[in-house]
Amino acid sequence: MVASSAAPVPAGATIYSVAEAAGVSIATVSRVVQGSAAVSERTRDKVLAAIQHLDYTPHAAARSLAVRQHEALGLVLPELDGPYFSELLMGFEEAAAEDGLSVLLSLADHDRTLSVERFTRLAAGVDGIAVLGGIVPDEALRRTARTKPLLVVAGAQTPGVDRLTAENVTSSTELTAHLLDDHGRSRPVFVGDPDIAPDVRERHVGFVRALEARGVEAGEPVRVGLREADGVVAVERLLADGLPTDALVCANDEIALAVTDRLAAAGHRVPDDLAVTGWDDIMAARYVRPGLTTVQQPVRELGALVARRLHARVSGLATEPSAVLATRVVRRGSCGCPEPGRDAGPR
Amino acid sequence: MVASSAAPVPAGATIYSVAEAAGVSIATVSRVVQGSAAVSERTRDKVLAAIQHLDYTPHAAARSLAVRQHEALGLVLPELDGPYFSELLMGFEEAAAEDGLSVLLSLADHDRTLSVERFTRLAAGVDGIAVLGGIVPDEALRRTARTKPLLVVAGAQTPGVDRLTAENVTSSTELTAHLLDDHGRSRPVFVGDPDIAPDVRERHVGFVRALEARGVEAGEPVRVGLREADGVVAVERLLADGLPTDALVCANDEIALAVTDRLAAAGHRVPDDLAVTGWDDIMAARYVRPGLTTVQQPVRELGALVARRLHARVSGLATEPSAVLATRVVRRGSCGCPEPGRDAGPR
DNA sequence: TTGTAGGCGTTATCAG
DNA sequence: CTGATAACGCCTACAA
Repeated sequence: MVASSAAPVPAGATIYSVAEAAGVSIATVSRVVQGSAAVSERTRDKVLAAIQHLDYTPHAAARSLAVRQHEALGLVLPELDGPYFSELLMGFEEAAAEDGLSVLLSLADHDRTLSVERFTRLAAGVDGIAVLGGIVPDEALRRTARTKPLLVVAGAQTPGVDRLTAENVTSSTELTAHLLDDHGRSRPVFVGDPDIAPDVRERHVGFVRALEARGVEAGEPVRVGLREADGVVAVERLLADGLPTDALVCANDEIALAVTDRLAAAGHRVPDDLAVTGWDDIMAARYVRPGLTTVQQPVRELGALVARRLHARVSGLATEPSAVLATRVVRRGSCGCPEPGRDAGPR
Repeated sequence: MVASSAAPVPAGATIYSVAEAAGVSIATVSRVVQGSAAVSERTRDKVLAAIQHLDYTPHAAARSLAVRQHEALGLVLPELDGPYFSELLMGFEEAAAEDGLSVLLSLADHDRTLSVERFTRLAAGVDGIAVLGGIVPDEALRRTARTKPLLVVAGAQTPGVDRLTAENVTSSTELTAHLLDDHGRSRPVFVGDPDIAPDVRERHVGFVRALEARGVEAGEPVRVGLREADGVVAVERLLADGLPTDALVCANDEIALAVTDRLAAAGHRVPDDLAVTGWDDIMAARYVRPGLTTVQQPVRELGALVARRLHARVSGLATEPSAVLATRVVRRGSCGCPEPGRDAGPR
């Protein structure tokens, strides 16, 4: 076999070839394609036939150039590990599609970084762009924000840059308070690096706030990344310190899950010996025993909102410079709350 | 507050404004931007300064039009639920970025369908396009495959359309045989709808093949979708039938997980009463107890390979019309194999 | 209702 | 080494 593929791509029909085939001017072809001005039924049919026959599709770039619009939105995300970013992307893509806009996606490297060059290139091909917080330098953000609609998602408040995010501080305080007040924990430790991402920072702030309000001293957070492996690392470190805690507030579910597992391997039970909480409410959080207490965010809605706001701005409409979506603490077994049996089931 | 955002976007510098500011012709500006022909150091500096000052970035569409290349690849995927598609996307995006190509993404609806219009629009703005199997009608695929590089991923073999996929049939046979031969199961049932997606169909084929080779009759599969909720539905149906089975081979991990949970709720233990297997090896598969026996695919590599092949084709190189990547059966507790303790840990 | 022609921002050829 | 000047494919007044 191996009829290796490399078909001498047929040159692709243009508005000219269609016009010629239909015996009309390119203006007329354009009209029927756009459905803009009135065209006599007869000519319309001729044109349509030609289009069909030649399998004509307007060249996107040429159109963009002419209408002075890319008709596309850009989105910059970190690696798509958890379901969080996927959800965000889905919400974004769906909303964009509804508005007839394409989505140009750029993913950051492992170190949650996108080069300014790549960012600039991306921005050069879209009408508006959304960037997850902490991936692109503020400087670059501000610069392109001056030339086209730009939104930071789940990022830090930055002067001159609009922002959309889910609530973090308050929910984190609530979660921590729950551990302290309802489950009698007294030495909670935050697992995650506040400097790694704006939202982690906010979660840490909320955590500290809850402790301070109760006169409890907040120790240093265990500074680790956001992936499973980091959860293991965190536990090793904690173990080395003699595990000086009775509750672990983790920056996300991946870490929390790995932490729980590693803890179990070391003979420590959750929630009896230690309470553990996560963030994001990923699928595994519901299937694991005990269920993982975590915080659920309206991620998909956030993504959709971002796209719609961008679209509005592109259309010249004014929008609020920022918005914060509400989240919800989901109490399951890992914090010490009673499990509602095995009916975790799908949401 | 509420300094509502709607900055009167500055017109954006063009090659003309830069040329004027630098006191040179646009040709020269283009040269320094492209780094193509030789330019005297002095003029280069002048131009660079102007570019810097005006914050100039070439207009992507204009460039595309001129170079007759979109410098972008398109990707069509279903909804991004599990980690499978995210991984695929990451591999694809990373490889594309390495080749300096943008990624245009289109996601199908809930019913795993993308309108031909949207598909065509997407295709109109890229140099090459990859489509997950079963989302776009073959007819449409063949049509655009005639005009530009097109690859079907994890789809069915279709004449005239190149294809890249992970192996399904053989792994499924191996998995099923394992249940039969090593764990003495005798009435396995397939959970999933072979008609829903090409790869599900192949997994079913492999399943049936294993049974037939042993003279066991393969009953009707439990035809359900690929999401968690579908797993629950499947169990309800099975229960209604008196649960006439001792092993459930599920089309993917989401289903398998939900199935296990629902089974437990009904008082049936896995793997003692029933063995359960999945497909994909998602994260939750490792954290659940018993661990989920499943099949791991080199998804990320698949995504990368797709992008690279597309790039090759765009560059006029010939490539094999198809390729099948190897997969691996991962035996954990849910099939009856002994669990290796609690060291599931990150991969 | 239909055609002509100018413009969108770059690239690239061809003279100087 | 640099500058005119055609494309590139499409849209859209403006005319007819």
